[in-house]
Amino acid sequence: MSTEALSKTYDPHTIERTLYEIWEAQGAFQPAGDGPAFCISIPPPNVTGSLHMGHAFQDTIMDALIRYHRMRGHRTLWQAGTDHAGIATQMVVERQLDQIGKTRHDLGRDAFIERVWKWKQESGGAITQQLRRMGASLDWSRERFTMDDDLSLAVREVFVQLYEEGLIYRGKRLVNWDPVLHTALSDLEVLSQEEAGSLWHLRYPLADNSGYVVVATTRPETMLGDTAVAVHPDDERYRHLVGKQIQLPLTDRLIPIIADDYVDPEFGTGCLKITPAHDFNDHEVGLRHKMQLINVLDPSAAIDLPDSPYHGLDRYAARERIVADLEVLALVEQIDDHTLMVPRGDRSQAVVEPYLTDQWFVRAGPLAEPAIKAVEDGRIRFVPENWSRTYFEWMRNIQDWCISRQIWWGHRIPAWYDDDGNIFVGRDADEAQQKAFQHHGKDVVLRQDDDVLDTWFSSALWPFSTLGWPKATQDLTTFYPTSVLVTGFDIIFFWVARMIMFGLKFTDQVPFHEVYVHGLVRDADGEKMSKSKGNVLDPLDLIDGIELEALVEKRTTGLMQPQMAEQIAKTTRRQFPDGIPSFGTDALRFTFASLATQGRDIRFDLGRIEGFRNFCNKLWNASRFVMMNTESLSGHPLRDFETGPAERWITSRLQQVAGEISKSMEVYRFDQVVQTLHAFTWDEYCSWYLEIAKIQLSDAGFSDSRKDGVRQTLVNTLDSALRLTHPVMPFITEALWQQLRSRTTGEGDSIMHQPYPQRNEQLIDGSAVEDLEWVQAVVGGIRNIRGEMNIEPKVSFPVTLQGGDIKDGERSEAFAGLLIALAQLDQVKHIPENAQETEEYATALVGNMKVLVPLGSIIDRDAELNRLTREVEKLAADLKRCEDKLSNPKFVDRAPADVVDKERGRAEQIGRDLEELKSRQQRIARLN
RNA sequence: GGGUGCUUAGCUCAGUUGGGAGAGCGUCGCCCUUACAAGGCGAAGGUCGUAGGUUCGAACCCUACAGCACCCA
Repeated sequence: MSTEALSKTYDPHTIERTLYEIWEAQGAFQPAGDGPAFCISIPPPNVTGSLHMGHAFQDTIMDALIRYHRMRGHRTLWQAGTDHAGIATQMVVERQLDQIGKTRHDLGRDAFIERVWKWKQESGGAITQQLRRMGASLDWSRERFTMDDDLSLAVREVFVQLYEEGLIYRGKRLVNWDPVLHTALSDLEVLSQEEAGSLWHLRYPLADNSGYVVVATTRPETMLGDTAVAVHPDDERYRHLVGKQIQLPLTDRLIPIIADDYVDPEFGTGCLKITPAHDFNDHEVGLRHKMQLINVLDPSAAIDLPDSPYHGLDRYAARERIVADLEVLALVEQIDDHTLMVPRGDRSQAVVEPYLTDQWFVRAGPLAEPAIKAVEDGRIRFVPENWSRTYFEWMRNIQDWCISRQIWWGHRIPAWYDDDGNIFVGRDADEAQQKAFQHHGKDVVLRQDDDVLDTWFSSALWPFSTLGWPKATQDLTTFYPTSVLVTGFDIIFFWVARMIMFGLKFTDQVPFHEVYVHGLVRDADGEKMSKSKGNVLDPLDLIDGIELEALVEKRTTGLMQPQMAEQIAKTTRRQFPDGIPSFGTDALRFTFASLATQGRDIRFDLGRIEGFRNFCNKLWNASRFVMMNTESLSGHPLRDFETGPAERWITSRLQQVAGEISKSMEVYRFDQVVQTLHAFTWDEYCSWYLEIAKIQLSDAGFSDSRKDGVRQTLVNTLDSALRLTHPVMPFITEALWQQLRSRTTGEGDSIMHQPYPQRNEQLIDGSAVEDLEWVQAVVGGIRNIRGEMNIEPKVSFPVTLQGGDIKDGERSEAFAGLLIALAQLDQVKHIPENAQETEEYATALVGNMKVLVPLGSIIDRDAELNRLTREVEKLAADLKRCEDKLSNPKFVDRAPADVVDKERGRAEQIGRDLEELKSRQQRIARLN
């Protein structure tokens, strides 16, 4: 391709889409080569979901790792797939049915499930398309879905084995019940948040008519199921009442007053009504005191007491009636405002009820033990390490896991019942039938359990089920255990812990060696992004840009609370007065990488992404410059070429940078990777080497072969920088590399499979590095004077370099041309330390050498005096700190010798500089 | 109530065996210099939450306190 192919300004859209299609069509994402395996399983996104900032962030990290290892020559697999999201998906399809006035019951189970599959086929792939827009190099040819046949087989296998070992059981237990969705939920699917409520103080009359006790409750309607009143055993106020009976109001039951130290005497009145069937803590108390469980609610959380006047009333209507009736009886002593933790289902948002039902559970204790050990002994490592404490905390207090859900979409529980209620668990109906035959000695009619399994049950098998387990596949041998799991801390319990438990149980191996835990993406104000707050950012809007009106529209439609719309619109207009400009995928990814620090909150600020979009533009234009100036190398790249100090310097720096980046990559410090890349590319390659190259290429004194060396160095350094950057910014680096490749000696079609630059010690030339640092220091000193004096860039002046050591003299001569061009001088000369000065100068110091700019007519004496005074003050303060240290005998005696030496050296240098600047200061002061 | 973190420049954040406080963005000054004004050059800006302690030496280790966040009950 010709140079004209690079437009003047970087435009991400013209490059991104086509490149991804080419990569995918080439099969570039499939594992290749015979290097060591590197594998990541994608945390399967919800099939109903669309890409949000958390995904985009996480996928950037995984893709950077994957691309890095692929370029390192590893046999690299990023396993693709989605999960079936039982409740969420069922809700999506039920909502569709609702629009045509139907329910899933109208269709029946089989037709409904068929409809879900149809929906999945048509709309379920949205997020996988969005992942492609992110540049994610997932191996789509191995895409899996948790409801696939082979993954379902794995689920049944696990269920049967656990059941046979007694690690899965069925029992009537108090569970979190969603009264809207009519299903049990696991603890983790229930989110408790503070809400405003009331604390009712109710009088419970003693049965002997000797008075009453006052109980405080947040849920008066559950009183119908009360089976006791509890007080703390040490509570003097009530001790005499323990053992007495209470006439429970509105019922004809007598309940006892008991003592239990669960009661907090400080809370409310210190008297607690106990409702064992409708509260987890009360349930415990009930068990301790062997109480009866009285269920007063039906599955929709309406009162279910056929003989009661409240029968059929919803829980909240019942609450009002009951309180009203108690008031009539003068049994309500007071009602206080009270904030309480209200548990809601994470899908339906309905207030969840503790409810007694038959459910399936995983006995977690025995599984947790080896899972704890695997982290303790380092077979699995958390990064940052601290998260292991969260993991341990949860695992050591682990509760049995309720895995049955009363919905239709999901893996149906492989358990069958006969008419006597016997349970037969098998991998399929035949196996269950056989077991029933063995039990009964004849064929009997069996009915499969109606429930399905928690989606997380199948997700827990993900790292090995996607690779073929329970079959002993080649993939399993090659890629399992996987290398690293990349995930947010919010699902350590949901997912990470369970994968470790199941992985160890069924493969005898850890599912992954490392767990990289990243933070949660928040908005610029640090608020969690949520649809209801209207502060979500769509990664694709950052990539493509979006008009303000469209953004407002997007944020305010489909709100759970429509009254929020106005406020959301207002904030959006304030935060994004011009909408969101298009930044492109690469800038977004670079931004995410820069935010991947060890913290747990990540604030997404538009300023960051804009800065990195500019960086893309910088890289783009630097490449344009290189292309324009290296036409002669096209098709004829040089293997051997002549170099000068500048070439050897930038080459040395590249080695050092490659080393730093690899180091950062290995410890998941993507912020450092990005920082290093940014600084090298912009500050060293663009700001210094490119400028030096310009000078050298237009220098008549440079031989053609030296100029070719400069050109090849421009190309090679850019080539390496692109390769170093590729894991984070795949598109722009590929596009530019394609332009550059005819000028490089590399082979291959795509930057994706180029070797990742490794630090090469042989290419580090220490003296060239020192030379160029010297040039930078001298130019810096002159530019500082120029800037502080407000001298126009066009105005040139002569500079005198004085004194220093032999090297300073040599460098002054060797780099005079560079100094003149870089600092816009008309001449530069070096004079000995003792040479007589004929005029006054503005001064900068480089080591022991003086950089002298004649005051002449261009320099403002007062300004120079001010500048020197500031400098002198700073140095004097530094010197004082140094000398204080050195005059402290304890420091000199006890600090390590090298630290003391270093400090002495510093003191000497600062002292010399200070002397020099002071004398300059005095001389200039005398001029006025 | 139990647990885990956080507090460093105006903003967002780095700071890895305790030894001269950094980056990006923003701000200020000068410049449309043929790679890039999405740019170039230069500069300013910090009692490292507070108070103690350990140490020759603390942003870093210890203790207490204040404020903030999250998780669990």
